[in-house]
Amino acid sequence: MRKELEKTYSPKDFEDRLYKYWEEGGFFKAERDPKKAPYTIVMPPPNITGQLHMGHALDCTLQDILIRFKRMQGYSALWLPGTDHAALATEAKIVAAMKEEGVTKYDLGRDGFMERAWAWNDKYGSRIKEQQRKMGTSCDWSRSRFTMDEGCSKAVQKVFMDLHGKGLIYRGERIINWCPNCKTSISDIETEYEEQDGFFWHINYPIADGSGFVEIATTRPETLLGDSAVAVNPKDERYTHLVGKMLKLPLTDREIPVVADEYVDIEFGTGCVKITPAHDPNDFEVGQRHNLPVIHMMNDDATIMEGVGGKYAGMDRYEARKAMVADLEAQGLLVKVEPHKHNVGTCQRCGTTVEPTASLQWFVKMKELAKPAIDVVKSGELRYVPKRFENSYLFWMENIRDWCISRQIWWGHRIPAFYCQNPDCGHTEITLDNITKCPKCGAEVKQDEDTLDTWFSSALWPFSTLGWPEKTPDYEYFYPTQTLVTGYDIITFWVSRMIFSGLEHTGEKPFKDVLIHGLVRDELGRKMSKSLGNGVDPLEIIEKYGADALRLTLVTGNAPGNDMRWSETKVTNSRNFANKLWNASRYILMNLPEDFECAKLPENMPVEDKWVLSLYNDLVKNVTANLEAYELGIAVQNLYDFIWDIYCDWYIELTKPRIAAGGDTALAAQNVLVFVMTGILKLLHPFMPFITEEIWQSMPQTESDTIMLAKWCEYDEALNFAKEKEDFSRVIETIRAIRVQRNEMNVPPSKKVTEIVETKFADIFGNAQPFFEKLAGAGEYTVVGKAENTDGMITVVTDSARVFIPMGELVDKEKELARLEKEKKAAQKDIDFLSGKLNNQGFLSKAPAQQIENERAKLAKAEEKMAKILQSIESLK
RNA sequence: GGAAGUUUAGCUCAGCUGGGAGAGCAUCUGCCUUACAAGCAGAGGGUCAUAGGUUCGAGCCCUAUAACUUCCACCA
Repeated sequence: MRKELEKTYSPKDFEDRLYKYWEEGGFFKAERDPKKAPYTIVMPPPNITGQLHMGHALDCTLQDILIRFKRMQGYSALWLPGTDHAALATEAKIVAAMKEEGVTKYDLGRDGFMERAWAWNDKYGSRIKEQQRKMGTSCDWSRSRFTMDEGCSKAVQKVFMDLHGKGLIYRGERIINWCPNCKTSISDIETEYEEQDGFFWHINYPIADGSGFVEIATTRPETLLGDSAVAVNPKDERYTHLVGKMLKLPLTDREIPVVADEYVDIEFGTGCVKITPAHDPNDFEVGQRHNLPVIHMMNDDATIMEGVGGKYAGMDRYEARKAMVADLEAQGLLVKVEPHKHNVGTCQRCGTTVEPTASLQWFVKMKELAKPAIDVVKSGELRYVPKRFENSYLFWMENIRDWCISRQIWWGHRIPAFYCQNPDCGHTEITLDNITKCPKCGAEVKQDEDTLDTWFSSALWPFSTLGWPEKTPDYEYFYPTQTLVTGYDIITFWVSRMIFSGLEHTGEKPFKDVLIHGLVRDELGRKMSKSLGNGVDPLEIIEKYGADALRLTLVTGNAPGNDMRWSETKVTNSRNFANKLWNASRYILMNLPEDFECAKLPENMPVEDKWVLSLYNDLVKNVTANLEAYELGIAVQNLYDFIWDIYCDWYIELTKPRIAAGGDTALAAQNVLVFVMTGILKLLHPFMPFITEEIWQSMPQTESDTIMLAKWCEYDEALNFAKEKEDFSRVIETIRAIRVQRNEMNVPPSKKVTEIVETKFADIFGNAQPFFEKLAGAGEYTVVGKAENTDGMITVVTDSARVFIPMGELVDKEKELARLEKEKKAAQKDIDFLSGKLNNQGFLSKAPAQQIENERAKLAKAEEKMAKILQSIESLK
């Protein structure tokens, strides 16, 4: 029994119900079917801190379109969902929440804190999944994963052990970016630089032998406490005599040497640079080259250290700066202060100015890992869509630095390193066992307090989620995956790391294509952000317009990789389109006979049926090709245009007189209507899953209970009626031309007029009588080979026909003549253009034959039209 | 400093391998025509940023310029 459609389109009434139907029906579940080819997408796991925002909504929509499309095409389509523990972001949130209660994580201790964090995960990890359901995501929830679940953790440990075994993981002292607020290291890509107004302090360092001063310039005078040298360029003749001499470091009782190093820019500042190896990456390298001591002078909260700090110890870095500058001035060592703009690194999470600090951290050696990851993209085996994103990927990969993977936080995968507490032994054991005694000396060991960078686990996502390192059936069948869909903002963070990790650990690229999308910006083009409060909540939009309208909005008019601007009127358009489809379906259903079973194309179809079937057939080809090419915006445009402009505005209107007439012609129309509609629903289903399902279930079809599992449409040569397509477009063109004239002459649609059609296409126009009556306001309608006695009539000219309409008192001969003269001019312009082209030897000899053919056909039409215009002008004179 | 992107109708944007400039919204005109006023039928509106070049032919390819955006690197 078919379901009735409600009179008005109200997505709220069925979207949740249908999602439940799909989920309970198990239609999202991917089976390992050896007879089918797998198609796998792993979902970029959202943070457990998060709730669904427009970025997720876009991400979800694109992936769901692809997966539904492939599923219908007959692939065993797996879309694997999950969540990310998002180490830093989550821990920061939990710590903030605890602060409200007046509790710090140190109060709770490591175990207590972890308990809270897991509770947090239970609470928020599931919330986002509920929101994704609202979007209609057809992912396989039974395979849902979490970056810190048992399997993913095993994969992380295995990778750590393997990389360590290969010598690719090491512990070393490096300058890292330290956030004094989060009290952890942050990676380079988590550091954001902003231009700040600062100062350049010129300070005199006295030469130890009393022979004068060396003037250095610095933006950070407080780091003076950690200076271990002053460097000059070896080619800088101003200072050659100083190299090797000792300087008195102001405000301290230390002496430091002058060293020569290429790093110093002769032109910049004074040409003398103070070297602070513990607090500047470049200085650190200079220090290594010259064996300078690394003098730490700051605590992890950016206060000055006891011991080196002297009277400044305990002061905050900025406080100390002030005090020290004042003291230098008092001692007459401050030469001058210049305003200076410079870039300052800030923590992406909290905005605090980061402190570059030398610190013992764990690193992954990247050079070796990067190489195959570069090759696989360069060779085209792994493809970015659009291609331009390969540039930034390759640039990053080719200039890669070692990856600092340790983080001084608790929420995450703890580093499996155990340090022997016996200072004479000092052994470090890397092991997955929970050891308490040093295997070398038997003394106590302590595990590293740090955890791994969150991207360390998400880098393994495409295979850890499928069971790797076990060779599980899922892993064997679904890996490597096909398409990864994500925003360009995390190419370096995530995509690149998945690529080298996949290649290194599984020996295969983790996916074939990377589909990159842009950002959803607000109406003014700004990023949507919490701080600006300009974010639009997808759930509110769904509540108001339905998930289908939101989904359609997010793919309409957008090319891959481009940002899009949000506006609610776009959603309104999408909803209107859904409404259009809804009503078109209602029209079909309400006109179907009780006993109508299933669409079967009749033997003998009139020209308009063949016309619409041909266009539908083209649509199938185009939509499929565009989906294959990830041109989702174009695919949806194809659908929109066909459904609205062809199917609704023309074909449905054309069926009205036929259905009213009843009999065979009505039945044929009904069959074609249903046939094309079921096809449209399938083609549109990936984009708008809910409405298409709701309509599908009320359509007379026997293919499948759910449209989700219906078979994707295929181009069918038998539906390609080139002649009818061409023929019927003549009718449409003529009807349009009549409408223009009626409109210009202010003839109301209700007024029926006589139309005499003079044409050589007697059969086409002869059969089109009901259409002219319905769509062009024809009262009496005759088709003739040669019209006579046309005085007092206006003439509508197309290249297929002349239509004479007696307009009585409305017709002004002069005006009519003027109008035709204007048309003649336009037609002449066409002819000139086309014949100019066809008289051009260069064009004739070099253009492809098909092109020349096209131009000839166009010219022929233009000339036909011209002949008709001339004829009309002649008869008016 | 390096790189990428953008520049097309009043607004937001499409325009796939070069072959007479498109959509939606907005504006204007006329319509409640039994699927739909969340609609129907029409109209107006563009030197495709600028200047060169390649080509029979350029919005599309090449070079330069300008403006805006983003990413990367960060000079004390």
